[in-house]
Amino acid sequence: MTTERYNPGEAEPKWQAVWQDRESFRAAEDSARPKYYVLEMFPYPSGRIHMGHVRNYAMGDVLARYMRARGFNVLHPMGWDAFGMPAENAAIERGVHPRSWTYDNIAAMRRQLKSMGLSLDWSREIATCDPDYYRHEQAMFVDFMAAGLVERRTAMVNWDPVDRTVLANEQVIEGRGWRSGALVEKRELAQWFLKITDYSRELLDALDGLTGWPDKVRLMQRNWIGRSEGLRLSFDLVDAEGRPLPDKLVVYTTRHDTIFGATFCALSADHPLTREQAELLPEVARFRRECAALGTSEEAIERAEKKGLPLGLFAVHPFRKGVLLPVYAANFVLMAYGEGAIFGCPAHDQRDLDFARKYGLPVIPVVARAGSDPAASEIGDTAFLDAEGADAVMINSDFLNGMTVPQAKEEIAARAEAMGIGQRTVNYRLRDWGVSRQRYWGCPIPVIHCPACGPLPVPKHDLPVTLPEDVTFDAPGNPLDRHPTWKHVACPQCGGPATRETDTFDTFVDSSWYFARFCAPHAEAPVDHDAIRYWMPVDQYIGGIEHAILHLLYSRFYMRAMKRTGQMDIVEPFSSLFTQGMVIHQTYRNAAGEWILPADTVIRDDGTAVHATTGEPLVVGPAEKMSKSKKNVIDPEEIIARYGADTARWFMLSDTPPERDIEWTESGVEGSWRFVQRVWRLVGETARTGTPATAPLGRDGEALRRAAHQALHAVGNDLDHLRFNRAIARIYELANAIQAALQRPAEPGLKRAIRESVEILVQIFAPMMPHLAEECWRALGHSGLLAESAWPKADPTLLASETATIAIQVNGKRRDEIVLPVAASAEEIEAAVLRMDNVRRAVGDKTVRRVVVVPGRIANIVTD
RNA sequence: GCGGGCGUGGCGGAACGGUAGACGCAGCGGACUUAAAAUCCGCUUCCCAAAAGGAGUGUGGGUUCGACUCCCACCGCCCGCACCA
Repeated sequence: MTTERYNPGEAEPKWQAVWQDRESFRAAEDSARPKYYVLEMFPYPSGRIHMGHVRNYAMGDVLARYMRARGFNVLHPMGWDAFGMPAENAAIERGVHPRSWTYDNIAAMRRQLKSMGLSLDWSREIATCDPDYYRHEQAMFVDFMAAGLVERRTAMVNWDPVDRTVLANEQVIEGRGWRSGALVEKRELAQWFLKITDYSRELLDALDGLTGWPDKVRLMQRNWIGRSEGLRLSFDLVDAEGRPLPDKLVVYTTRHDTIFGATFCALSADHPLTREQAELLPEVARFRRECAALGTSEEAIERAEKKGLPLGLFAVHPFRKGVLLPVYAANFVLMAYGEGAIFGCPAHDQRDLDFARKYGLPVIPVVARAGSDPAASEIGDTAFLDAEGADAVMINSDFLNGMTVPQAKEEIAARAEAMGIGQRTVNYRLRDWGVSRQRYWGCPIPVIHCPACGPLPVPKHDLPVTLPEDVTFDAPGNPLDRHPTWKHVACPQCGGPATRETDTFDTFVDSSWYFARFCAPHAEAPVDHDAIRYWMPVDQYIGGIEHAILHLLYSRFYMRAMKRTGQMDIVEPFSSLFTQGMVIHQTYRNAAGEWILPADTVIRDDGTAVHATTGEPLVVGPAEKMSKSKKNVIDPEEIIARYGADTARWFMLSDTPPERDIEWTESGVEGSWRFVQRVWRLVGETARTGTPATAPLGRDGEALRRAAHQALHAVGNDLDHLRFNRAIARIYELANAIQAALQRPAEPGLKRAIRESVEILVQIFAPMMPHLAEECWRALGHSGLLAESAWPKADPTLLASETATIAIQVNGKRRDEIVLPVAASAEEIEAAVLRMDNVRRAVGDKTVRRVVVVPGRIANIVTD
């Protein structure tokens, strides 16, 4: 009696074709059924799928299939985040056009995704580089302009002088452009901004309602938005001779309690007053240039010493008569935060202290521990920062002396407001979103610059502004800018000669609304109201933690902007969010330090590694995120070709909780493969043995049925909470129980229970291994498709066991266990327990003081 | 510096305050086989030859009849943000 092995290479394409022919996963609005919108972050078409995609899409697909079986009307779409720099780099390096490179990649990846057997509605596929997509983006941008959500202003950016383009912060490596290697400059450039800061407060407050999001992500967004409560304080200014100046100096502070400790003021190098002084004083102009040359990278900032330059101005202390504070330009003051100016209180701020020590400025402690020796409040090299302590009190501060820090803040704020020199302010760290990129392969920003009329939106009837095809990449910079004809147009207002905006959108704009477009991807309008109303918000969004801030914050903003321009009523796009961990793998290097692919590596029994062909010894490194640079990648296509998609999916969901990093191991995949074959044998054996329609169940049959229904119940519970690894462990348990039952003499009642249990087994692993499940379902004699079947219902009477194993402790130490009916009362349990040998031995001649009984679980005997 | 998280067998990891180590991987022993692969059965936290027993969830304390779980302190690792005034 031999069973043929399960052959995924045959079965998987077969079932994929069946699902496709039957349009099993096509979604349509149906007000009679509850909807469920499950979405995984759409991929960038880099050319091939990687294991991270496999993990991400396997999780989403389990949910989609499970919820479909539960009776939900499921929307599960797929698309392509198709604009971006790699396409241009390919054009530069290989001479291919970004468009054909991108679409070739999409075709290859679509084929790979289809081989995974994902239950996607491919009729909704979108690519952001398709004019049918980005024309709506342009139309919405025009609406945003009309609604006051767009601003054009000059801003400091990272500028690569060789490639002549703006770089994102992530593209600046150790102060140099990642491609050109040129030192990156700070450059002031006119840019388009979306006014996300209009929504700072709302984006922050609404986080409280996002209870389906991980706390970690909510916290990251909260910190990113960075709300702080402080005081805007205005100083009078005098020149070196003490003559009053017309300008005021406005600073922002959250420590106005320390105003009596202020000994200087500092301005950003880009502060208007600094600029003004730079016109007059060459050393100020030089200082500004020095600051601009300094890198913007974190390391550069970390290393940078506090530097300042006196501007020859003095701020009049508002509460200390006759005290003048020297005003510096300083490299550590950021123009982008607050007012771009501070007052410095060296005693209670480390940066201010470093600065004061360097330039010999006085240090006046104004906060100290209550009752401490005044000498102890002297400041050395460390500022005293503990203002939260209840024992912190004000000193050296005139009318504030003796107050707590909060009291002092309140007093100063109130006085400053009364004097007309201060205003309590809420400040946010969040900055407006600069969306201009000097790139070809992006959505053209639909604006025309007219020398007479200024920048104007492209009239809607002229949309889309499409990218010209005939571009060259043989020179640095933006091909759109040097295209001979594309940018020359007539001004839509005066008809005179004008030029197009040659910048394109940041690709995060494209991904900020694609989930809304999926609801009606072929609609004439950007989004279809009825479809949005039915499908949105996304019920479960799944993707990497690396998007915790940018993409997820932009999308939240974008929905609000779309609401303001009448596109929709929904403001929160994702009601639940799940961030999955990375796929990691060991790394291998040879003696020369070159990285070696896992495919070229052989691991020997003792754990050491050698090169598969040369046999040279390799150094095994720790498991790290799979990356091309370290060559520790496994190609999903090869795995699917060898084991099938189900095995790959099963392995990706097993063992490791989905939010953690999962290590890809050959032996782990082999384990999943063995399980696939084991299930196939179980099903084959079950199908071959006849099953009596009715037969009395024996004790074993009862127990097996109970195990099956309990597994069914538990797996549903686990899938509801995305605990895929636990669901899989329970499926293994059930398979083990069935296999044990098959070993027993085949009594008719047991056969009946096995049959029922195997069917449940197949149904509960179907979301994870859909092809194998269909094949098993057919083998068991069913004609319908599991992909279109309802989730089985657990028999509630089987969920509770009849007997329970009760652990027995004496003074908290486990001594024995006893099996009793679940219904046994505490008194019965106590009586039974006290009679047991192990208990009597452990108790000895001590007196039993108390017996704690938790029926069905445990009994604890407490002696003296 | 600020904020957050995590420490459980050889490994990945289970465990409503109630039998710590489910399930998987690796390992060991056995069966089947001429043999290998595949498969099946059993064992597998540590100490003690076994049993009985003891120890055990980073360390030290606490709460509790009972703590991986709750509280306090410490140690270690990881992540996010970062001259944000």
